[in-house]
Amino acid sequence: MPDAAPVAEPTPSFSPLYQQIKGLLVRSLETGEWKPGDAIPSEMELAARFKVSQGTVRKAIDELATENLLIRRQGKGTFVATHAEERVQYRFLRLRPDDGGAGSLQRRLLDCRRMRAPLDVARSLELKSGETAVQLRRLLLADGRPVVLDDIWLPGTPFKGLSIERLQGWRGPMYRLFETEFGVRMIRAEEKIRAVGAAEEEAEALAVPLGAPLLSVERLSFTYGDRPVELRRGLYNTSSHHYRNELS
Amino acid sequence: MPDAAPVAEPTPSFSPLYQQIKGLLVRSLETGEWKPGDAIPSEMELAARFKVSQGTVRKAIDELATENLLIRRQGKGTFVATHAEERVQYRFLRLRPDDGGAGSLQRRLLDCRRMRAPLDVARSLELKSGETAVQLRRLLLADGRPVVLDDIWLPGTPFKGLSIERLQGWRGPMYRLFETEFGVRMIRAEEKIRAVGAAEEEAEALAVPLGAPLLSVERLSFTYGDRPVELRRGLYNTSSHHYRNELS
DNA sequence: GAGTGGTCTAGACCACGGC
DNA sequence: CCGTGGTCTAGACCACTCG
Repeated sequence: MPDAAPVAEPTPSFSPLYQQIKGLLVRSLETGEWKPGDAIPSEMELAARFKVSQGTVRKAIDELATENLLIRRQGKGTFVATHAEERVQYRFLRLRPDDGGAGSLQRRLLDCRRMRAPLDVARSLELKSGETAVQLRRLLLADGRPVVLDDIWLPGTPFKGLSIERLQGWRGPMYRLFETEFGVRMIRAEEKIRAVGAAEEEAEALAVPLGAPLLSVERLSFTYGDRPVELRRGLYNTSSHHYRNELS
Repeated sequence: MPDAAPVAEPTPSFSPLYQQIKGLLVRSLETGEWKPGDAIPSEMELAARFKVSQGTVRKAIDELATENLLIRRQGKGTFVATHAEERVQYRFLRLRPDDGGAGSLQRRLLDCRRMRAPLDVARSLELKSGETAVQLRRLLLADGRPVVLDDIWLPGTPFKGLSIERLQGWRGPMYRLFETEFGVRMIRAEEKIRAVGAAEEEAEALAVPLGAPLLSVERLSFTYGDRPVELRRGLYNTSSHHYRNELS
């Protein structure tokens, strides 16, 4: 089985079969052969299709499952991961109430506009200068009190039909909307966190005093192929919530 | 092969062989049969010892490797993970300079004392009321400027001989000292992050104005068996650094 | 009972590191 | 050269889900 992947890696000069299979599977995910929520073919079928043993397919799927691209369900099959059925909504949101409660959040959309991407946004999203972007502004509230102020930037091209009406009519995670309506699936993200003092506008929106300490969370989200597709700048009021992280 | 592990789990009623092997390996790590930095026996040897196939041992080791308890090195063997040879020191510290530089940090130990554990500390470290704890206070500096103020709490019993002299004479990661001198190995940790305003003492130590926004990072670290063994309260000045996190 | 993923085995061969 | 971990295979059997 010669290298099926067209990419010419610089150093490795050797690619395990299961890595090549993994690449083929990712390609099928990218092209939408299997959509979020779908079951992919069984291990046996894939083994036959790729002319390898079931164990090799298994190892490829194993890695994609630990990367959260696929979900295994014993007795049922292997499924394309989705932001739909998340446990408590907001898969990437690490904010938790200080009392361990579930703490569901309400959303309030403040703004949605299209414009030429500012320079820093264009750089983060790898847009050419002059390309348009969509800016969303929204509030998350816990028990009616504002907790998160989000400033969300999306590349204009894939998110062509995004409008305030479309967003307001939507129930469920925003990332689920992106999947189903725009074919953009968020895979992973990087966050840069700092402490800042609330500026005037922010203080008003979050109902805190001017200069109150807030958590600034800048999130850059990526889709298949490590392409950045969302820049999100959040301000979190951490007086009764905290950002939770696990290290290992 | 009947269940070798004496534990009677509540629900599962079925434990894969490789999980039992994994348990035995962890036990050997706990008891110190293999110490941090050591090579453990080869897969073949372990397979013979446990009377299972090499593939079963392999799967057990695989999981321990992804949990960062073991480190595989092709051609050499499998080693017990250690905080010694960390890439840039500070394996658990997520703080990064805003310019991508390496940014090594200097340490300055401010205080080291033994006392009865305060109530909240005792609760976090699961100490009985009245038990003693060790408190460390230290500063981390980048380019001579203070960036992190840490307040570290350790249970008194395992850390009997810990003194300011012992700490000051130590080169290398603090967690490495804990491993070699006190037999306490940090496996994983949980952090709670918030934004706070600098109090008087803190502002002075970090050379920031009173009330300046700081990142408050409360870290609880665990050793084998999920036993908490360190509570660390850090204040980070994020004016030229940020806390970096990866989501997936 | 049929089909799925999950476990376990045994054996062959490959890539890497060090003697 | 040998020993280590890494890959790949083929086949058996187990556990879970669903009709």
